Amino acid sequence: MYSDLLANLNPEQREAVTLPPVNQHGQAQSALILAGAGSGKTRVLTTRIAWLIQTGQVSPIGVLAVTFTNKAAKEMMLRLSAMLPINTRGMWIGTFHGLCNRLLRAHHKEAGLPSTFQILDTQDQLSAIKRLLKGLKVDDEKYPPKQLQYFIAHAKERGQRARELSVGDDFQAKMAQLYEAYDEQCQREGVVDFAELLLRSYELLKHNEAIRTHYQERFRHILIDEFQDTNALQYAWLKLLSGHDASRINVSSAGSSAVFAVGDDDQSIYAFRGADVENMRLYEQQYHPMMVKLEQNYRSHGHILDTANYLISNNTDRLGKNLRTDAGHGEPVRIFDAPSDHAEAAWLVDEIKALVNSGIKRTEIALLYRSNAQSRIIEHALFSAAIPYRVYGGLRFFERAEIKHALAYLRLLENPNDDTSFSRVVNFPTRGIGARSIEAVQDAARAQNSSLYLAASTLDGKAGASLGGFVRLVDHMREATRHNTLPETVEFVIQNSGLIQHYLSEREGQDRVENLQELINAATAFIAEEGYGQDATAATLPGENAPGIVEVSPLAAFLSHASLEAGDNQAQAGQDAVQLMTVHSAKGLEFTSVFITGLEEGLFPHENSVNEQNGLEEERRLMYVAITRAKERLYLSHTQSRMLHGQVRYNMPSRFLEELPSDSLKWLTPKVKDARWGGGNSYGNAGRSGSTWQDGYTRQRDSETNDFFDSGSDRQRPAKQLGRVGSASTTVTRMAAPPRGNYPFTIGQNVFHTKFGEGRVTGLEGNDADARAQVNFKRHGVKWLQLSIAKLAAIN
DNA sequence: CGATCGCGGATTTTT
DNA sequence: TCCGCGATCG
Repeated sequence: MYSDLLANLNPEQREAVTLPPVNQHGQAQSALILAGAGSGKTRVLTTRIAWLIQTGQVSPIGVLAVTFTNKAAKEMMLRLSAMLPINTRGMWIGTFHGLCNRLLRAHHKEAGLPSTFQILDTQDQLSAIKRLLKGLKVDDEKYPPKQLQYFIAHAKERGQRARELSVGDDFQAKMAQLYEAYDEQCQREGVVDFAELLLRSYELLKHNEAIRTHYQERFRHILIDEFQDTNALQYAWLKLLSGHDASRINVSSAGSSAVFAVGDDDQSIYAFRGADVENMRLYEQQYHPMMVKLEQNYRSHGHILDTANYLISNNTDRLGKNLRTDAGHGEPVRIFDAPSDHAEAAWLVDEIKALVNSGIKRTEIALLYRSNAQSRIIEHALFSAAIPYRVYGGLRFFERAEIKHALAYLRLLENPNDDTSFSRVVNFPTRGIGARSIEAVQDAARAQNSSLYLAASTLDGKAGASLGGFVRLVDHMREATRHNTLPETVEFVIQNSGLIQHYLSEREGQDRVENLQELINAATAFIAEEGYGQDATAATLPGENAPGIVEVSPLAAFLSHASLEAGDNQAQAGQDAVQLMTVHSAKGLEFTSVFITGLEEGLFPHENSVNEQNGLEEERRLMYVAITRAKERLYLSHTQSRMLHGQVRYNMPSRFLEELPSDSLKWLTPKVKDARWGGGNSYGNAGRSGSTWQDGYTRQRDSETNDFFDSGSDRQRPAKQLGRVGSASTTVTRMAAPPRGNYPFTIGQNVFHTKFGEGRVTGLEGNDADARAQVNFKRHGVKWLQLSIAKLAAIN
């Protein structure tokens, strides 16, 4: 029977999957699974659900499974339907935001939202904020929109409304006031931002006992993936739903649910967006979960795993875990010290060629970096060497301007009060509605406290005429598509809004036209996948039609989908191309060969992190994540000089290199520590004077190089910058480094300053009169000093 | 209304 | 360095 579900699990996985969800007193028993990298975490989570269902401990509708990304949710559903003959579509498996959206759609009245509420993504939110500040005549120099956006998002993620904030000073008071005004604006427009989805459903559950009880009784099993990435609000939401909220008396009218949390504190790398590993400890204290550690790693060879374990052991404050593997030591971890960023890139190219020649597929090779800026030079080198590559993290489908324009029209069909959408397309394509007219509507809307759309139809005069035309256009499109299918509606709108025509007449509009066509396909696919259409109930599980669950129109569902799932950000999948991405985006992925580049102080660990609370430990975890992506081969590289923000910087090798087990390492270049300028190799020396990239290169048109690039990406394409003819063996390396000796000091040297005392030089940059040294003072910390001014003396 | 110029900002990212 | 945004000009 169910034993075949467990057949392929190792003992610890099996233990996790079959933990009793009820204790001997008949109460719900929660669990915490510490799942190391590559330990089969998703498998355990999915099998747990299947096991619970198959053993009759819960029916599919009694399960709530939460993930952070749509990708993870999809994967879970896919695997689950492979394990059990059930339709997962009606199950509550999804992202926090997706599930909250579902909740709010079903109970929009109780949540105080119109049934047609729209979701603001980050871009939309920023433009809503800018519009708000303009309307209130607030100085956006003093109160930068971006900062306000951050302020609002973080307050919401802590579960705080504007009124609940304690404001320390005038600035904060004003920000709180703007936060409140922003919420009022959103409410009037019938829109919610991402954090609001969570906060609103949290408040809904908190204040509406009937609804809370209903869901508490329904979801007796709650499973959470990537628990280390939860923020305070998500944790509070979980406590409410699982009936563990201590602030509520009589919690247990519904009893509590069994929570099954899976996470890895060593892979917590999202503190900057509000994630709080502390939640794991809180959960331990508050839920008294049974704990299982998954430490058997199925991904990496021994040296790689040893390297990861050794590095992460430098972190204090861990729940404690040590990965092991059955797969022998394998290859040592190779370290390369390059004289310059160009040389590093040239070396990457050579190693990649060798790997490919040895039979490794390009898709199995990943080039990782700490920050996106580093990709440029690598892309350049790959391009020059004609090595196909793919960069992760560009614009996603639903974020493209033309798609957002089309969606804005569609949103206005659904919800005319959505001023963000109104503003976006009222004059796009241009239809003679200028700044004056816009101002007039905004004034009118403010005066009558109405939406721009409503105000537009009340205006008269010249502005009234043109705006009236726009309103009529939208009304017309709404009427005309009333009985259309979703794809028909989308097609009608992109045609009749004038978007297609506009882009057809634009010089480089062809891609955009294609994307708009693609939007129709996306709508068709959406209908098919979501099971809308001839038999909408097919997707519904027995018992799913609980009171309060309402059907939403396909258009509404599609618009939510577009906001909540921005689409793939890795174009051209399937191409055999080398994978380029940040370490963050590599989380959860694995590759045969991994290169971690730019392992320099200031870059990785990033200089900003040093001043952050626990910043270094988070950087170290980031490095841990990077290392554990590799299955068989791992390469680490760093460079002595690097162009950053238009200036050459000289960085010390990353401290993380000193935190690795030497037995597992192999230095491809002599290990250099303080003798920074010595290590010469064939990848370019200071003396090598190359021509600059601009010289002697031909530019190629995109159409000729499509093989290598994501044709759908807005990311700057190397082909547009520089192409080149010639073989890689003649790769030109431009040494941006000035001749050594330009500085009176060297990196690593001890110095004395009359005011700051003793310190050590950790960086040098700039030239001549502009030359600066970064010094780490024993008593005063890290400072940059202008060498022409600072009184620095060398000491031993 | 569109193009062009100049400024500021430049970890990491999902929803 | 270099990209994106906003203001300003023609």
